Amino acid sequence: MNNIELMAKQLKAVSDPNRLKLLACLKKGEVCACDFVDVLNISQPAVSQQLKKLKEAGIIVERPVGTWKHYRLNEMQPPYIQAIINQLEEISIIKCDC
Amino acid sequence: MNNIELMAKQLKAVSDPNRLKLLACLKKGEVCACDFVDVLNISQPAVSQQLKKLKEAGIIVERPVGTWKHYRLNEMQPPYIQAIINQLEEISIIKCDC
DNA sequence: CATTTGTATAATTATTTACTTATATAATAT
DNA sequence: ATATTATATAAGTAAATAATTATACAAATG
Repeated sequence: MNNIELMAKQLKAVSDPNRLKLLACLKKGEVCACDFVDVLNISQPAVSQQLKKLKEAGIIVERPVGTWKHYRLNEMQPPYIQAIINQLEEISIIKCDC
Repeated sequence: MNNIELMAKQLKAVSDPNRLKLLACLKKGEVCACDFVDVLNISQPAVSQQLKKLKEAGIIVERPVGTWKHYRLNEMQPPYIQAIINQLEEISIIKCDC
């Protein structure tokens, strides 16, 4: 995959309202996967699939915590992805007890 | 359309290899539509449709020159779009005589 | 005015996308 | 071991995408 195709893939990963919202939730730090269902108002499998796309693009990182999966932004982002994250307004989430 | 949806729309406009190549061609300045067919190696209508998407997202600007259409980057871009443009390597095009 | 030339639109098609519901997997608790 | 709970995967579907070919439009030329 050349540079342009790689860029296109990463940009495709963030060119969706639900995935941008996931990133906006993660600006404050690590979030449990279960908390995203209420924010996006889509089914649990749909959330899981969207998180997978961000993860495969290298934009977010997963951390297993017992039965749960916690997600956070990758600390190193290409500048054009970082610029997108910077632009997003933080979304406050109601944390579950996990 | 809220902020996130607007962002998603603009990002979707640039999350395609052919459209990123169009932007890479425009980094040096205005280009005639006819020159893009050879660069992308797709049909003329396909080029026209891709240019339309970038134009509708406000990323490029069109200027009629007789029978021709010239395109250039919009001078004002949101920072996250500018960061993408900055990242692109310029593509040199063979200019037609229009 | 008719022809040529550059571009846009229409119609079609194959592929991708983003959900859904149903089911499987994995870790914890009983 | 069984049940519970969080997450992932599978299968299916509707909508969007990105190309194609055919056709229309618009400006310049003879």
